Amino acid sequence: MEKKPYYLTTAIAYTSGKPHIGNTYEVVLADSIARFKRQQGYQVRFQTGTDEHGQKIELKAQEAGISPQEYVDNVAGQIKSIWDLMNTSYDKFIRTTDAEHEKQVQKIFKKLYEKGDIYKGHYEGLYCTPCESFFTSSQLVDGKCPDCGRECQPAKEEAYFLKMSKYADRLIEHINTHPEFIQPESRKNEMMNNFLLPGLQDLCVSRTSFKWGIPVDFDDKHVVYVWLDALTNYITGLGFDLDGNHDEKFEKFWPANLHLIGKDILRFHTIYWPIMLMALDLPLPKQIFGHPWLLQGDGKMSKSKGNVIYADQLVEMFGVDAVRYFVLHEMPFENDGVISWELMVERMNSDLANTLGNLVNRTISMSNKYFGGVVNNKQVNEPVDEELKALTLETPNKVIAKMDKLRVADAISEIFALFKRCNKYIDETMPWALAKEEEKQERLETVLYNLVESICVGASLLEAFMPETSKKILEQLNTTNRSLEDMKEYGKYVSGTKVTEKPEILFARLDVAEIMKKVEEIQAAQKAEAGVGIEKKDDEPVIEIEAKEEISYDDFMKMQFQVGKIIACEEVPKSKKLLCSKVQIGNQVKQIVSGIKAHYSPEEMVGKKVMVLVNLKPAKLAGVLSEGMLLCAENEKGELALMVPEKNMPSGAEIC
RNA sequence: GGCGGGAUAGCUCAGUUGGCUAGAGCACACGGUUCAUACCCGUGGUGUCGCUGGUUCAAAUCCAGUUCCCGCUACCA
Repeated sequence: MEKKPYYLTTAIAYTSGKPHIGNTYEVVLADSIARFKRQQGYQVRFQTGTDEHGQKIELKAQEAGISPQEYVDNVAGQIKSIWDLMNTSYDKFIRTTDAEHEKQVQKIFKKLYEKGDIYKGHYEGLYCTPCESFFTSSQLVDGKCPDCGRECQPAKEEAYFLKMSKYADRLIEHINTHPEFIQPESRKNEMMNNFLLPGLQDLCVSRTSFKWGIPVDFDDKHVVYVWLDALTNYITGLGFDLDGNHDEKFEKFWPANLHLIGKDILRFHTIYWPIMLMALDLPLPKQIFGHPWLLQGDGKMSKSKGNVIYADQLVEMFGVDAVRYFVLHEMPFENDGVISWELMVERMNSDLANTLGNLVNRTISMSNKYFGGVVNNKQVNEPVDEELKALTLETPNKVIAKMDKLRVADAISEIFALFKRCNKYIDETMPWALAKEEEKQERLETVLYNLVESICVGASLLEAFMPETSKKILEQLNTTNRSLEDMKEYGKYVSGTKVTEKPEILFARLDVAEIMKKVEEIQAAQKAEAGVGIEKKDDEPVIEIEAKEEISYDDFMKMQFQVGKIIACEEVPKSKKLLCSKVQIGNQVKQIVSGIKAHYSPEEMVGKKVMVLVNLKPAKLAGVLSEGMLLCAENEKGELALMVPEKNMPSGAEIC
């Protein structure tokens, strides 16, 4: 019988730098699902890969003095080796710089253009001079400004757009009739209320401001901009061909059963991607799961704080399966999970070393001690056995039920509940007491058999989550992975099998203090690498911000800064963050809106002399005209401080 | 500002359609046990179930109001 196909993907990782544990989590989660589906008898295709285009990479490569291709080759290699280190069983690692992918993206772009779903427009949108406002074409009323009804002028960068509105109704219908499409379900409302119901804006799908991308083949000023390039990997990786000469993999595996992604890119996967597929007349994926994030206990990871956690460091300290266990087990279904070194040590000692490792160890030791390692089922049963047997039979079904709902953390907990029950069973039956009584030998053999049998089931179920550990346990018990089908009956472990003589310690207990010492070393090394000098005497945190492109002196001279005196200030109604100030600059007064309400009250603003960018193009914020910008410094908490002249300066004084 | 979610033991969280003295895991304490990686098993909570009202025989659970937190979104010049 032909196996049922199951196609799942992770998001493709952006090749701007080495991925930390938060990024690594996703592929481990996907792997556990892929492995479990294989165990369930599906023909699984599991795809992951890298997203390698864009301006950021162009800049990073420039900084490093190498070509973008060299840069992404390097990072993609790092990412792949981490995925391999984590023992992830992907079938395909796609790169958006793969020739076949690029070719198909160009064909798709062209086809959608010819079809009229992609049109040429302008990135900044349409400008209404009297209103001093930009609009996208979808916001216009009869091609005119929605505010004043006058003609709008196209301005700024030329770009191609994908028409969204054309397919919006179909998508709304699809989401409403397929409640499982967006997971977790709470995200469905966000997508509906924020984007679909208010009306979609067209998506910009090309750029002319950088070169590192897939060229639009009929208009070589443009490169294809991120989402059309990135999302299509899910079909190009299957050998999709626009002209219909698909690889058989495409015929077999599309539509995907599951796109596993971070919650931050849900919008692109649940709105833009389905619409692209509709435009291509392809069926939609069955389910999209936006998983939550794995966060560090002491705040956001940053290199300068030295608290970035990388998978390879964790693996070195704890081993691959322990790391897999941490990330899978700590991650709840809807809320963000927290990971800290202390917590990992706790899990390692409590769950892995004590509950699981010690169980296997004590069971094998007793078999060797009492029966030379031979495990026989003498069928001397007692009522006390029933609970263990029942749980052993139930656990596979419980795990399947949890996995069907993608509740991976809960599935693992079910398996560990079985191991805990085994430990309790040892206490109930007291094998060491039985060993002392001559006539209880067969009962003792039965007890040990039951233990081995239940451990076998647990270990086999563990394969999807901790593949190496699963294999190690089964090898020590001198058996192989039990199929889910064979778990329906108790007692499949072959009676008379001899287990290993010397059980290997699966997980060694760790000392928190020792681990923390190592962690401090790692963090210090990281800080040093990030250039946080030892000569820095105070403990002021260092802030990392994204480096911008070098500008010329001319660029700088275009900006006009002056000292302004705030003569009046009030809150902007209907806005959360905005204050509207009247600023006197020399002999003129400008109205400036700033997002600083959280940090300054209108009263304390009045009278301040501040630094103003005067010649910024006016724009409307929350419906209020703003004719410049007050400059502020911002720390990592997002707290703001206005820039004020260090000595008293008259309003209007030029800043240069 | 709009939409949505949350507030339960020291920590992380379960609590289904309102119903038995409000639960689990971890941590902590004590007891038991010794096959095992000083492990395992058992016992232990004066928790105002965010706050205030209401509906009800009965509310952590439903309703209204309120405070705080979080997510998405608009605006963050």
